[in-house]
Amino acid sequence: MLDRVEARLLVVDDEPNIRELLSASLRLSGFEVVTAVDGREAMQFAERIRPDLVVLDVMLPDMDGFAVAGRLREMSGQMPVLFLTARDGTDDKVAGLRVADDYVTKPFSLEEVLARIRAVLRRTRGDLDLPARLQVGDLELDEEAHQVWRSGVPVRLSPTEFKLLHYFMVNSGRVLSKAQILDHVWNYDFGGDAGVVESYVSYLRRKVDTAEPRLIHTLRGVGYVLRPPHSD
Amino acid sequence: MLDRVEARLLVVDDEPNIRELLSASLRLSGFEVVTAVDGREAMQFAERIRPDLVVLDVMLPDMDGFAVAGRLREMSGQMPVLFLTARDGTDDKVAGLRVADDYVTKPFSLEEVLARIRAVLRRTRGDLDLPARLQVGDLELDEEAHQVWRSGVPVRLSPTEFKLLHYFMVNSGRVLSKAQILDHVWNYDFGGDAGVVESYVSYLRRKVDTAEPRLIHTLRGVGYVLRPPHSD
DNA sequence: GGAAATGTTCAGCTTCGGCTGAGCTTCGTT
DNA sequence: AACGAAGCTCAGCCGAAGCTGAACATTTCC
Repeated sequence: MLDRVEARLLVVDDEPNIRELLSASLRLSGFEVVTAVDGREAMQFAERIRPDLVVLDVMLPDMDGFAVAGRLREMSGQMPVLFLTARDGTDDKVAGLRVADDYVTKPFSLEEVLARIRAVLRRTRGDLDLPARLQVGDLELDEEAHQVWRSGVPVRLSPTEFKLLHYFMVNSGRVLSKAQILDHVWNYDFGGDAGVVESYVSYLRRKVDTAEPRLIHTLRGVGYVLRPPHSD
Repeated sequence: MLDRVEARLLVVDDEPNIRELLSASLRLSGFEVVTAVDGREAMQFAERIRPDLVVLDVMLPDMDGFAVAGRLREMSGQMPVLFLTARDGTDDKVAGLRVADDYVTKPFSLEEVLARIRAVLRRTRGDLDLPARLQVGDLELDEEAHQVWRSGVPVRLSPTEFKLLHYFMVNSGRVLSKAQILDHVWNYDFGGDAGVVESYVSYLRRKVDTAEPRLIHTLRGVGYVLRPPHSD
């Protein structure tokens, strides 16, 4: 996951915090990232670096995100775009963009953004390096179908449970601290403490990790790991 | 580990004790270190020396560590940052920055800081001089998985045992005094005496060094060494 | 608008790791 | 061989970390 450049991304947002948050964590996930603060810069950089995908805030100081998307597409046939929008659905333009590509509402969780980016790249590049189906031990997770099996038996998970398990599976074999989990799986504006992670790990265990050998391990004082059965 | 400049670091903290502690021990570990006391100086020096990584206290007298990080990145595309933060998670700014790169909470142990610095450099430079998996004799330690094997058999270690073994392995073949071990493996505010080191060496031996040939040796009146089997 | 599902907090309980101190062993010196 | 210093190990205490059930809040979906 980390050692390879998965794709080149252009991140466009005028809020520095969001820009930093996205660019840093996308880099950590192996993407090459360039950032722009407004539409003008976005066009400039896009021309220069020819990104595989653009992450684009709908509200920009100088021009409308849709206008930017339009001009990006004029420039290069079909440039995939992932829009970032405010949560309140009052904006009627949002209806239109539902169709266009894909979008994520603010405040988002990093897991959400990463999942969408991978989905878009999978579609537009037929990229099989980014498999839609994850497997660890006898646990299987299908991103597109949004479904999980343990030993072939389907398991019903709530959205948060699903995101948490997904995060575990993408990082299987790697220790994840509660803070790290909180930062990736929960929305970036979540104010609560890490206790909620404990709760959800508990739920997850109950639903997918009741049988031996156990896959989710607690490392006291460190965090959690999802470990495939043979390697422990 | 010692004979080569691993990387150039900029350490930014207004507390002289922390600054000295870090810069001295980072130099001993082979890094080239420049220090700054506030954000203004940090920007100045960063421009001049182009560090490979910045160790940055979140609370600075003149500006927010976050702001400094932002301006550092503006200056040089992607400048990796390791944040130092206070333990209490009540600071709401922390929520955002946790994600950004990596962070260590005060009071830290030097082992912790060094491990994080190496991890960040490994990621950002694809640096394979700094392997994630250590090996001495038939002892293996995986930092990411936070796991240890002896002769291929997994061993469960507590966090402190793990840090101690890690310190031994990074310094294998080198004699380490109890004071040195205390300074590196325990938090800098630890008040206790060196007896605790004896205890933990004892625990470690029981868990990973029961079989011949023994790897952990006592040098009476001097300290301990982890020595690979052939070279003694 | 109401029911069901999901998300979050909290408190009681359990488990585990960190540390200490005491008693014992080993080592080196005379 | 005898002594003291250094090191080893163990039992036990304490507090921190983690688990889970239940209460409460919020959202979603009919």
